[in-house]
Amino acid sequence: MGTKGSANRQRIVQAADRLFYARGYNQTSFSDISDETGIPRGNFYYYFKTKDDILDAVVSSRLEFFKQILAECDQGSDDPRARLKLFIEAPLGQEEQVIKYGCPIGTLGSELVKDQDHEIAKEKLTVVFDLIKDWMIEQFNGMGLTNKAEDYAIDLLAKMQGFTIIASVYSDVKYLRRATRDTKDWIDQLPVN
Amino acid sequence: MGTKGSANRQRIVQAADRLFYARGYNQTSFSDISDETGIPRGNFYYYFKTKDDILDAVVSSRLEFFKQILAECDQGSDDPRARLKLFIEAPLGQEEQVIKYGCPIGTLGSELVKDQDHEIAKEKLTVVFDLIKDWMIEQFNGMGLTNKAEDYAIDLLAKMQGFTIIASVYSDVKYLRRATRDTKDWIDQLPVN
DNA sequence: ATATAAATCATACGATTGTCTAATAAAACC
DNA sequence: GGTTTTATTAGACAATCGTATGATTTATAT
Repeated sequence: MGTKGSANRQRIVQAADRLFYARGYNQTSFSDISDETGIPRGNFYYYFKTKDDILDAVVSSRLEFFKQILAECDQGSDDPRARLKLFIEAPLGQEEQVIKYGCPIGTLGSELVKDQDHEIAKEKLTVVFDLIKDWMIEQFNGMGLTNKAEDYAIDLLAKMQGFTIIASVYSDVKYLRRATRDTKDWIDQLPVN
Repeated sequence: MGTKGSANRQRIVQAADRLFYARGYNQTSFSDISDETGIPRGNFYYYFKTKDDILDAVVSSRLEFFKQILAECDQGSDDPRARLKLFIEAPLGQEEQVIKYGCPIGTLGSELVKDQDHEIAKEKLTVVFDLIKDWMIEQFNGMGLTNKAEDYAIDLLAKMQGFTIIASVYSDVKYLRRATRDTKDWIDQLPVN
């Protein structure tokens, strides 16, 4: 059947990705995906045995998405400090979506921790977090903050999750921008060691 | 019918509160609440016309819960700095639950922003956030940081949301404790003005 | 062109969802 | 004690859920 499959498989994953983000995993039905793609529900089970499998594919898709963002940050500058700041302002590129639906991995994480099933997808989600965290650690290491790099990385992760939630709950774009700026300032004010 | 109603009404709200927290609003059915309380589903509609009404009651219940926590912080000390630190370490009192299910208002917020309906409950949720934020502003004002009190308050709110999410996604109690300590340190290091 | 495999489709299953109604039990009142 | 609210219950409603199957179409290979 070919793991990558036909164009239909991609379209299903793309639509599911968008719908899971906009409505949440549990609030998205096969019919929703069918409506959005025009692909009849019966065809889904040719590519995915279960809804969990679609979730898995979506998480993989988001992993690739963040890999790409990180690659762009790497290409944007050689300075680790500048790279971190590029990543911090990445949400501003999706401003409207972030305000409406929050962080694509943070909100999915909040949803999945509440489910006793989906263990596979849950683990995969932490892979996405780890991808970002490890990349951040690299940058902090590059700044010479070797012994505190991991703590700084997880703190930055938490910072971004925090201001994203607040911005979306309050639908406050101005706050999102201010918090982005403040977080970048925090990077600048870190010691050079 | 009496808005506060009988003991049954309270038991419904309590069970719904716990279930909405542990499984999420959309993943909790009337049957679940019925199973947990022993109250037949048919009785629900005597107290609540719709599931949204139950959600409303639950949000109100959480509002009262946080009012009580804030009251305890007020009683715990006269120093605004100490009060803030008492609130910061409040999640540690629910450590296990926070790790498992995240923040009771943060995760509900993440869930509700994705829903085009539930507008009423969504607004009510920001009331809970505002309750905490305004209380924080009071404390920062008490510290003499009058012109930056609101910014500090919303930043603290975001900080706590952030480390709560990370702690629950990673199921990492140690990080929850470290982040709590760091956040308290941040309070201590603020200028006195 | 034929045989084989891959892909697509319409349709239906049982279970569960939130909602609602009609009948009953309990409580309150005069 | 009889009557009227208030409270409780069981059961059924249409709709939708994720899942599954069998038939049909399209593509591939010989």
